[in-house]
Amino acid sequence: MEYSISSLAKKTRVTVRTLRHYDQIGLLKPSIRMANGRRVYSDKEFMRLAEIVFFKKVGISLPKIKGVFLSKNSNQAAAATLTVRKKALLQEIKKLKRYADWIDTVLPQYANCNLNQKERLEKFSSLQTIVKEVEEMQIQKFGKEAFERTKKKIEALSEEQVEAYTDQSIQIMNDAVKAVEQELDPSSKEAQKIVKRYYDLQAQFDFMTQEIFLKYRDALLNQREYYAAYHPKLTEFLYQAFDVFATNFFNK
Amino acid sequence: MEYSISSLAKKTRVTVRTLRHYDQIGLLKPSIRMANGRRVYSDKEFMRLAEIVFFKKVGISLPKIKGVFLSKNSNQAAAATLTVRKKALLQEIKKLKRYADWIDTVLPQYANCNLNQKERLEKFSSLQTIVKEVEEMQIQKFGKEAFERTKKKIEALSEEQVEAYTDQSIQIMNDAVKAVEQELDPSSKEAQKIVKRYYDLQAQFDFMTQEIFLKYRDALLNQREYYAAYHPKLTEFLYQAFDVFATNFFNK
DNA sequence: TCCACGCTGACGACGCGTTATTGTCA
DNA sequence: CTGACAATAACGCGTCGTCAGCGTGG
Repeated sequence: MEYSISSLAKKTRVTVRTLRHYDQIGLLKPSIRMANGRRVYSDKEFMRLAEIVFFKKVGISLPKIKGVFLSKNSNQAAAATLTVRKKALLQEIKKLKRYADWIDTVLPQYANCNLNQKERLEKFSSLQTIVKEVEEMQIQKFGKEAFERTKKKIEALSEEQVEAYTDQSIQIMNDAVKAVEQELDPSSKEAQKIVKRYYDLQAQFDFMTQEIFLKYRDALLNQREYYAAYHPKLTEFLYQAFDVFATNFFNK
Repeated sequence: MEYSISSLAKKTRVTVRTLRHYDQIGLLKPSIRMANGRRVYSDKEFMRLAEIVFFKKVGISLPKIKGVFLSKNSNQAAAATLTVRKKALLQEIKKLKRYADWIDTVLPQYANCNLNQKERLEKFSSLQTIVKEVEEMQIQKFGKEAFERTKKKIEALSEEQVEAYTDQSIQIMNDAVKAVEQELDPSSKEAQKIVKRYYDLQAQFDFMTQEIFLKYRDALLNQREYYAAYHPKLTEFLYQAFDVFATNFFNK
């Protein structure tokens, strides 16, 4: 069987332009070039193209596909490439799921929070002030050097680590919202466990003392409107839960 | 708080290059440009940038992000954009899952099938011959016109429809493999149901008669090596199952 | 003469990474 | 003076879509 460029294109549901591109990059050359320059493809190319289309569809790049076909044992190379790609796909799926969750969590802040630009900025600025204060407290307590070292460590975190951090923050937030909805007591074991998770997360990267933690507690009030977007009583709940935690955890 | 381009970059974990890019495309302008051309950012830009980074991370394009910030009620616009994006994400997740499944299904053909290039090509060519024969039979039975019409219909299928078709083929294949592994009888209800699904799938796009279906049955033998990659008895199983189906379904 | 199909070559889109070169501040 | 950081400017990547302009077979 012989195919013109357009008949092959139709059969495989790619565009003519694509076939010319594949010819250019040496991924799929026509079996014959007529004197007038026209490309003629045979069944062999059809078969190859079908494979190319599949590989591409599952997300393997053209250079890699080319590599597979050029390798000595192309069957084996194909199997290896597909296996690797499948693992990457599963990773990607996880990532996308996380992103979908993140969107869910962030949405109320846009949909239900009635702050305008200026108010947001003010909230943010005063939050920044608190952060500064915390940093100064840390420098006082632990020394400039130690502080700088941890700061550099934070900067050196990989993207995955930052994602993991973000993800945990969001999970904690979701669980806190659930807790309020269930009308749990802020001093209950479950509520305190949630705060503990938050504490652990922060303490990974941050010097933490009772004083500093109380600053974190105070910062909650500053963010009142944002938390209200999830539940009207969330701010109070968190404030009290943080308070109880500060007393129990640091004094034992 | 004021930031140089690099200090802002560090804080938000983007590159300096990126910030300059955002300035260029008007997505995030520094609050001040010094006389010597240096960019100075304030907390306002920091806040905005944090949002940009989040939006970008979940897959919203820079032009769209810009649009959100430019719109009158940007909170509402943000919520809407995020909602749309979340739906798209869920779609994408489904797609990636399908692709992972496809890879699983196709892998044995590369890993366990010992055909070399030439043999593959021969198999393929003879399969093409069978396809041609089927087409001729269809033209004879139903007329050239009807045949051409359905062919055009197939060409006009959308990408999603083609994906759905591929997906169903693969599901059927997987179920057939499972059936053989469970040593089901080819004439059993379960096995016949699988063949029926295959029949229905094909009959959606194809004229089907007993004769034609028997051609499909014969084609199985041609593909023996590929099926063997899944299970040594798969070819026989399918052949007999198709045979039983052809007798029962078309004669009633 | 016209139409369908083919050819080549070049620009655009996206989101930056990556030089190369030069200027400025500590 | 050096070294760190700033600036502008331009090319590259991957995968084609989309012209523009022209040839050729029927």
